[in-house]
Amino acid sequence: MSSTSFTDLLAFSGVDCYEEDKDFHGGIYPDRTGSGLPKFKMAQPSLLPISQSFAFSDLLDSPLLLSSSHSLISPTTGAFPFQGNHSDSPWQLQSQTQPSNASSAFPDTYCVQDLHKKKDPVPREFAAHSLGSDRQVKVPSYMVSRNSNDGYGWRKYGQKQVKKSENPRSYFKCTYPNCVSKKIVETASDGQITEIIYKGGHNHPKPEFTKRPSGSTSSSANARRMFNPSSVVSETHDQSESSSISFDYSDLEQKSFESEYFEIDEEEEQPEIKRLKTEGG
DNA sequence: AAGCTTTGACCTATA
DNA sequence: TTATAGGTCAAAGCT
Repeated sequence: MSSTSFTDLLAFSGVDCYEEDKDFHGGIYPDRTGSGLPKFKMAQPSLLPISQSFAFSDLLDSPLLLSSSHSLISPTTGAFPFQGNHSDSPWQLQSQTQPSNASSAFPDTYCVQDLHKKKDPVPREFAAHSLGSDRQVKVPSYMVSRNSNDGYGWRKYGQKQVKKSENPRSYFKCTYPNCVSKKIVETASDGQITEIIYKGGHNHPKPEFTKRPSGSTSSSANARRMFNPSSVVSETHDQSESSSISFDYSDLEQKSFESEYFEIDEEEEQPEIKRLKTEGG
């Protein structure tokens, strides 16, 4: 099975679209920088090409998904407003904080759970932890690349067995110079990724083919290829993996995603999709 | 040789 | 103030 997955996009998109030092222009983002209460950045999603006919799969592929989902999600219903048939979707968005004031107009935590799964993919401890702690978007792990390869270079700098989870956490830093982006990957004993938490945004474009990982097709382009909804279908039947991806928006960065998102190599896209469907099946 | 993972120790935040 | 847990550092070893 390919190491690339739809989730490459998520990982990629969630943190790749914002620039650390820029004020947001796309929504209200909580930013925890020392104070007990989340600090929010005010912004306007002017650059986000949200379509009314936004398909969920599009969303998944889009850098908008996570970075701008704050703007798209109803803080009261937790629904994807762009997805009218979300009730038929295997997805459910959960807002885990209630907007009590202007500074919390958006929930601290977003949770997208895979309703196809009978068991709760997200440990309750984690959900509790997430609440008011990190702004996270959790998506089923079948959206997570098997090797967590989201197109960026990551270097593991630590591993820890945490109490709140029976699975060890691995800590990764982006290898790009001066990039402070980090991610925490929780892996089950059988090697399945049960949770990914992204912290901080990349202050650089995703590396483009300069180092194609051997034995893996993962790359930003590959990630973008996953865009095809058909890939979602094939992927959504994979329940061998579990759980979630979480994004910490405290440090997201706004990037010109057009340069990333609109340069899909169509020549490669189709074969890749075929391959993914084959491998996925 | 460079870059990566591993792993115990250390640091910091929180209750 | 102290104990605990989570996160990070950095040396050693590996590829």
